[in-house]
This record gives sequence, C-alpha cells and structure tokens, in this order.
Amino acid sequence: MDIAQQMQILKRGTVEVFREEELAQRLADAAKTGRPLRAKLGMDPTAPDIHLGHTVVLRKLRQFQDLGHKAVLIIGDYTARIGDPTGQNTTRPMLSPEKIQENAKTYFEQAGRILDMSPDKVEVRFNSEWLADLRLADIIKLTASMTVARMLERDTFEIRYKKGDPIGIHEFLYPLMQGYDSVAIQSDVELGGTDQTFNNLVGRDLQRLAGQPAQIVITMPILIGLDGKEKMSKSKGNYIGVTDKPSDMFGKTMSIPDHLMENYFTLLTDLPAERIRELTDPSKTHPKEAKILLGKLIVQQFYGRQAAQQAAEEFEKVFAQSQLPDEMPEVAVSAAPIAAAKLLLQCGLAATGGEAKRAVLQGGVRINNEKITDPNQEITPHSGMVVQVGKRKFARLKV
RNA sequence: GGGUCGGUGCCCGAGCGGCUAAAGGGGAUGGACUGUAAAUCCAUUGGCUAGCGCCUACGGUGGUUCGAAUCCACCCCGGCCCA
Repeated sequence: MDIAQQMQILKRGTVEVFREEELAQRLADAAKTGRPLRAKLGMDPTAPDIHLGHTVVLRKLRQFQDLGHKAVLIIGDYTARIGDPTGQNTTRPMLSPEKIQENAKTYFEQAGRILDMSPDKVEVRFNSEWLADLRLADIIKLTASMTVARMLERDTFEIRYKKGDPIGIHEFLYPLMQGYDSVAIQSDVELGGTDQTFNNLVGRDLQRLAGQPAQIVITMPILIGLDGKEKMSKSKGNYIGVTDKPSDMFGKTMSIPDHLMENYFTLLTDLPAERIRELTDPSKTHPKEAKILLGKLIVQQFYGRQAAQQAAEEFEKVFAQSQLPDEMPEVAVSAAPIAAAKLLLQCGLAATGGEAKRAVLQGGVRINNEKITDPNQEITPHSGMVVQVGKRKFARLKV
C-alpha cells in the first residue's frame, strides 16, 4: 500500500496530526528500512472497564498494527500510585500494586477485543520501570524544560485556575512524566484523545531535548456519551461498555440523540464518508433505519454478525411491538404472597422501598403484562411470572 | 504566618434561630406523545413503615438554646489578598 493510501486511513476521524508531513516521512522510512513504527498509547490503570469512548483511540491504534506497526501500551502504574487528582474535584485514592495489576489485566482482556494482541504486535510497559528510579536532580531537570505559563495554557489548568479551583503542584508533573514515557520507549507516534493533546505534545519537546526525533502526535475526538452532551464516561453512566451484552449495546445505541449518529458512524465504524453522509441525511435515510444499522455495526464488532442481527430483532420485538424479551434475569423468590412493592425490591428492580412504591403509583409496573396500581396489592408469586418496571427492566420469577 | 470569603441533598445553589427533609435549577426515574431520537407536558426524587409516625442529613467535634443548616468555640478542607 502506498504512503498516500496509508495516510488516508490513518487520518480518518482524527482531529489533528502533529505533523502530517512528519508522519508521511516516517511511514516512508519504515517502509524503506522495514522497521515498524512504535505507536504509543498510555493507559490509566485506575479505570479498568473500557467503553466505546476508549475504543476510538484503540481502533486507530489497531490501524497502525494492521499497517505493520507495533502498539506500545504504557500502563501508568507509577502515576497511579501517586494518585492523580486531575478529575476536577475528586481526589483519587492511591492504588495498590495489586489493584493496578488487576486493572491492567482487565484492560488488556478488554482492549484485546479491538487490538491485535499477538506478541509481535504489542509491547506492554509499566512506567514505574523508568519513573521510579528518577532522582530529584533528574526531576528538576525535567521541570526546568517547562514554564508555569506554558503549563497554565493547558485548558484544564486554565479553567480550574480561573474558576478558583485547586491545582496541586504535582499535577504539573503529570504531563512531564507522560512526556518522559515517550523518551523512555522511543515512540514514533503517540495517540490520544484531544484532552491529551498538551501532554502528548510535551512528549515531543522532551524527546527533542533528549536528542530523539520528536514523536508524531495524533489526537482523536472525545466520544460524546449517550446523553448527547457530555463525554462518554463510566461515572456519568452514559456509556456503552465493550463487555455489555449485545442487546444492551444495541439498545443503548438506539437511545442516542440523532445528531450523534454521524459522530458515531465516523468514530466507531469503518464506513466511508460518503456513505455516512447518505445515512445521516434524513431525506435519504430514515433516522431510525440509520440508527439500526449503526447499532448492528457496533454489536457486530464485538459479537459477530449473527448476534448483531439477533439484537436488532429482539429490540424490534420488545420496544416496537412491546413484547417480552426472550431473555431476562431470573430471580428466585418464595411462594408466599407478598406486597407488590416488596416484590420489586426482592427482584432487584428497585433499590429502595420508596422507589418501588413510586414506580407502582406512577403506573410503571406490570406483572404478567398487567398494570399494578396499588403498591400494597398482594401478589402470589409463581414460576415464570414476569415482573416489569418501566420499559426496560424485567425479571422472571422462580419460586 | 496574617487577613478575608467559603464548605448545604447525585451536582449547582438558596436559606442564616422554630413555618426546613431543607426554595430554585440541572440530572435521574416513571408516565403521555414518539422512532428506547429530539422537542413538549405531567409526576416523583433521603431511609424505614400498611399507616400514625420514627430515624438519618446541611465539613468535624463540643457548646448556647425549650428549639440550630442557621449563634459560639476549637479543629479539618478550599479560594482570594498580603508576607
């Protein structure tokens, strides 16, 4: 494949490439010398479960692998051990080495659903390997390469500074440490979300100072979550996890606002741009049809074509025709008659008694498809009885 | 170190001795309408209780008071200014 074609693949969906000419040059060099590029991606071992937001970058990394290059995954174990409070106000707890190992394991298992994990395609490094041994003198040298003014350029710092939110001095060290990772592993390319732009560019500076060619930095958009507003994140609950069941993946996709479809098609599928334009033009494609396709394409990547088809059919059945799903959690209960609200509690369909009662009073509860209106109504459970709360919570009883 | 302002429910934020489980907004959930879209409308939103009611809650600990998120003392945490 010629360089122009490779560039086209690699540029798709990116926000920026610092710098394109350098990337083209380095791809050419790699082709000439047969030395694969080292494409770096840092991973924060505090959040093990990965969702589609992470896969945007992982998919890009996969493209590098498919073009013959090597993915270098950095586990920020050292960084995590210190405890990064960047998450605005929540001070993160320090993680034990065991916990980090555990998180890293989960991460690889899940990242492996996107990446090619064969040994010659992936290199895994813990950054404690080089960061733990730095002495104060080294650290001071590192900090001397940066100014406060430049640090404050970074938007998260700038915003917090203006807002009067606290910024810990050590937070200034994170970009430097991350940049130093690039020096340590001699990366050719670093991938990251746009929120990582600053950190990744620091890597360029530090590499130059160390006499290495500066890495190319590729930034990817931050995937918006299901709410259509905030970035996809586990803590906001607006995410699709890579381990979600096919039916959930599909259902969640169907619930995204229409205007998000273009974004999702671009970042989460390989469809060509002109096809995406067709799909997101309501005069050419009904939005629901487009979204069904999107849902299928997403599920398919993780579970295959058949599961995707099934998920779509199931969805149609349950929501368009409001029939019962094929599969639902089974809950064992005793056969004794019980108040409806209590039953919900036992089934795990409500977290508290008040919530259960409310759901009933608001007409959100059905038992065997019959609406229940009195929270105190006595129900005599029997096997196979179906309890439903709202449109999407079901349980089948087992006595 | 000094001065000053602040810490309220999932989040933001009002309240500044009783009428306060605590205004308002956001979010979330349920309902109507739909395409589990958007927009809109209605309802709910600390826990326990069939209910009377009880318990927990306004940074922490003590105190004043018949009564405190509200007053006082000390402490912890943060912003800003000065050094």
